[in-house]
Amino acid sequence: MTTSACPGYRREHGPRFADLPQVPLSGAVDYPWLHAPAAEVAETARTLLGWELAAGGVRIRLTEVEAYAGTGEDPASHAHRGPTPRTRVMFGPAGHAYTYFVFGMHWCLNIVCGRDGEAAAVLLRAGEVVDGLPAARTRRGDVADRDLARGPARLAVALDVTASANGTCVLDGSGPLLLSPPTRPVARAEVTAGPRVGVAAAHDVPWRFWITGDPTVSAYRRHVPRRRG
DNA sequence: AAGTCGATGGACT
DNA sequence: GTCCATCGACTTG
Repeated sequence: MTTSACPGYRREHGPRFADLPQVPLSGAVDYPWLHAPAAEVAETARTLLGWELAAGGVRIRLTEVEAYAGTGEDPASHAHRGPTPRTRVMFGPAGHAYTYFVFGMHWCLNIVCGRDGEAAAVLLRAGEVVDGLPAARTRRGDVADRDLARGPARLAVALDVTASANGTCVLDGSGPLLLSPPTRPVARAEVTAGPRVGVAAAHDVPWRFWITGDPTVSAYRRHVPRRRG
């Protein structure tokens, strides 16, 4: 069959799918919910919690994500005003990485969602390193394990994700990233939703999701310890 | 422990 | 020229 994990997608400079090595896949590598309409991107984000992402010899379990909808629907989305050279891949098919440089020093990693032409995406905000701890430490320095991928820019560093990952597929192993189903699934009851970070508009819509109580989450900590240790 | 603020560069109007 | 989906060093208590 001609089915690719990344239908409709072709990199301008890179191997064609037909040229890629045949990877024996132990099961389907596309996930229909990634292609859900942009209007349902919040549910897609929630679903990604607990899923694992491997890159650069490190594998993380996603613990915190944020949903962004597309053109005209979400003022906080890079795609809000339509496609630009930077946001081009957001308008492509789901299952690809959208990386961008921010604040002059940080990279952030998103997974493109929605139907082709819709610019929905999920920002990966935090994860727990479940494999490749030494490699993660090499990149992140001598920090606590829970801090290795806590925060979107730290997550990108831990996985060695920068510009070169932009537009690559995260489903079929053709790029540096590979998404895989949860080793330990996350029940709905374990998930908390709240406002997105740094987003003033649409503050009423809780499009940030995290695993409740997980130490790797960069969640607001409204309740602080009452006493010093 | 929690708040403040500077660094630093590209996209977009 | 302005805006940023940030981080971490520094300050204060």
